[in-house]
Amino acid sequence: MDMTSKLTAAAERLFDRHGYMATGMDRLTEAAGMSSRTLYKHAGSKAALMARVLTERDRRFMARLEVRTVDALFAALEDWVRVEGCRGCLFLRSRAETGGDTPEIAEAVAAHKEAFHRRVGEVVATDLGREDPALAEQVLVLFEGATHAAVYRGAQTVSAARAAAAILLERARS
Amino acid sequence: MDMTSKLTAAAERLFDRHGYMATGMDRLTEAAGMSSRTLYKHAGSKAALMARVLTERDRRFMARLEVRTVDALFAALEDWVRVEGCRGCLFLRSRAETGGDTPEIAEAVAAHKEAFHRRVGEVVATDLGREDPALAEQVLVLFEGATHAAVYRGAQTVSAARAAAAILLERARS
DNA sequence: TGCATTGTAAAGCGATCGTTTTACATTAGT
DNA sequence: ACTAATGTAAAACGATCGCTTTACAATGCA
Repeated sequence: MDMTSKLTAAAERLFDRHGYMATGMDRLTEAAGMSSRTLYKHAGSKAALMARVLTERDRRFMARLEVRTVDALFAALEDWVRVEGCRGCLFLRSRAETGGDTPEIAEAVAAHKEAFHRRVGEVVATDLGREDPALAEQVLVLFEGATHAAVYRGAQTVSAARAAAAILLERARS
Repeated sequence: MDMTSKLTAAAERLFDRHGYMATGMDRLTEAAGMSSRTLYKHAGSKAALMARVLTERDRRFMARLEVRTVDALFAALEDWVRVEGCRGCLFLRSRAETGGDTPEIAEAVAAHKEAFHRRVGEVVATDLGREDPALAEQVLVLFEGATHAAVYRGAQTVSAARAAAAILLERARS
């Protein structure tokens, strides 16, 4: 494993578990197992590192959402929270922590959320056989709600969202 | 307006807009219009100040949720985002920023989310005429989802959640 | 053999962090 | 008029922030 990947992985873990602002560069160097000089050669800056973490995470997350049905969308979320835990959406948290004032971070978040919104629309259209933006918005809300409610209610929120989405879809079909 | 209220109001505004960690005590003193000595006399510490902000916000928020129907629940959320804007849930954000490692903050968040969960259950029971924990969980997910999706999709997510909740409730009734 | 390349360890940069202190002004109640 | 309370302005506390620098070791390719 090359140093850049090791650094990105360590950074994602720390930023996700303790927050972006609360994670100092010294803890990053220790966790990544490299000197601060090497770290800055690969990271550029703290904000750039966070942006790379988000871009990487977007790739991993969106890869799991390559599905054809709404039900599979929530099944993918169930897998995700089983693997990654329930700490809410790192993208929204990063932007909130920086107040949207760090361009590299704000752009990575905006790109991810736009891709996510588009993907939900596609899956709904494929599953339903036609476009339905209003239903897609509801599915997106359920997805986001399951993600964030899971922080304090646990993974059961994903099952709840999954069941709710099935009802909404059934109704849209008839 | 006494100094404690002025301080709490200024703190809520800054913490909400720029984040807890990103807001320094100097910006707080400036915004609250008082010396740092007076600030610390009323705040105790930064974490205690955040905890008081959250307790205050819980009071204001929960007061709006004293309703009898699920539809009114989402109407209240519509009012809330119109007044307070769409920056996600300050409670979850505070806990995420501190990694849950600040007891005063973690406790304020847990108390709020427990009260919120209980309230949703009560409203669903009142509206439906019977307890329905599974439906209540779905309504909670829709509420939380509307709150967080609104950050990047705008207030329309609340209307979407409201419509979805109406469908789920109608189905539970028949 | 020689010379980039890539890494480490550690000191140090100026700035800012949350918090406390010192010294002094204003006001209200006995 | 005396006192206690409550405020201000500003300096200073040690710690930590993100980031850079200096000095040096190991490696791989010519």
